[in-house]
Amino acid sequence: MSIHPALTRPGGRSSRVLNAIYASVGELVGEGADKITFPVIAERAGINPTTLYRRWGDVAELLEEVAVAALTREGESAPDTGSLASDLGEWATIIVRDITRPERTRYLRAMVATRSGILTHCAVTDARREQASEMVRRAADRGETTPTVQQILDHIIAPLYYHVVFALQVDEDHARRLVDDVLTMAR
Amino acid sequence: MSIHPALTRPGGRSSRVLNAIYASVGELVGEGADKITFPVIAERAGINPTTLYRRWGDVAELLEEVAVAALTREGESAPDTGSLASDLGEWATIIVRDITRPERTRYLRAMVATRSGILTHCAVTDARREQASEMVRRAADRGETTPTVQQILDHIIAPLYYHVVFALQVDEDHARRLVDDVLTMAR
DNA sequence: TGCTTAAAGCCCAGATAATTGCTTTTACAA
DNA sequence: TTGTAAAAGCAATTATCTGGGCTTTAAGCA
Repeated sequence: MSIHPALTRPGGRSSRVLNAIYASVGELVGEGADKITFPVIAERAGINPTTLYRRWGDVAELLEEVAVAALTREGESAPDTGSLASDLGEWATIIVRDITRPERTRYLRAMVATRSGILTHCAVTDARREQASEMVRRAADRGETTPTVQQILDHIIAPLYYHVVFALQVDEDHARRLVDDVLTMAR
Repeated sequence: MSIHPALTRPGGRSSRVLNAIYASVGELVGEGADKITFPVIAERAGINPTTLYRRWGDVAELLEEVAVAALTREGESAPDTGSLASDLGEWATIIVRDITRPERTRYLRAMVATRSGILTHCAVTDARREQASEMVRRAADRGETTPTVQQILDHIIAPLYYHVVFALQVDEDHARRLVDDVLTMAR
């Protein structure tokens, strides 16, 4: 399966090249390279820089494309432990572990830096909103009193991402405290 | 008054040049220029690029310095209206108005993008923490039940900044809702 | 007033990035 | 098969960045 957008001619070489490009960018971002330019990417991917200049006008565009691919993998479903409290606790922990990984942090920041990244941001945050709704729906079905989805996003997701992006302290204890705070609101 | 860091020889030319540089960067960031390089900055500031290469090794460093100067102006004190509820409401409104201004948003994003920006981030967030403590202290003196400073930061500041940085919807209604949520926690 | 010296300017060369016209490859379909 | 056109490669050119050596300016001080 290919992660990248539809091509008019998706098979063979184009696909191979595109995968090499994505991988190359991924590596560079992962290792925190400070000079991410088309020539550098091209060399590592073993392809010609011209290809990059033609397909994407600007490094930022490519970067964003790769970031969105990396940050919006499918298949992440919300925990289902039987109570909203522990669902949220587990969920928050997973998220903390995910976004504090250095390359994730870099992707997040790179994404923020690109000015055109509105679509990207939506893609990323929508996934979280889905998961939150899922958990809230299940809790409501069980008859639990729940906070709103918006409250969960505002008071768990936002602080976590905020801390990561602004290089502040985040850990699982903090995540748990956020969950407690949100649950307080539901009562 | 100069906003920039101490120089061994603060008067006259150096100062003039530095102000020109800061102004130049400010303009470029403000108008959303996509190519912010030393030569570009230098030309607009009417100075020599060499100066920039010598004083700052990297555009990111200069950008960060300007961002921190722009984002941490002194003299912003917390509202004092007589109750924590309205203090927070007013405070949140002020912050929303501030950070949704296009050039502010760009500064925030630029700051995030620089990898070395940890000091910057602290400077910015510390100011908010100060203000929050101030309001909480006054409320406590009046005998009000208050949320913790950390809760205020996590549940008002973080969501607001998060929304701005990730290009999500923010408005004063939203800010008010966040304040309500935080006050709920105090009870 | 002149001296001293940090800081800015100037010139310039080497390196790297961005562009462009043309050629070659090759996936897809008739 | 074979035709065809999209996509990648190549090579040559241009633009731009980067930074060093040296000169000039001017702030602060004796």
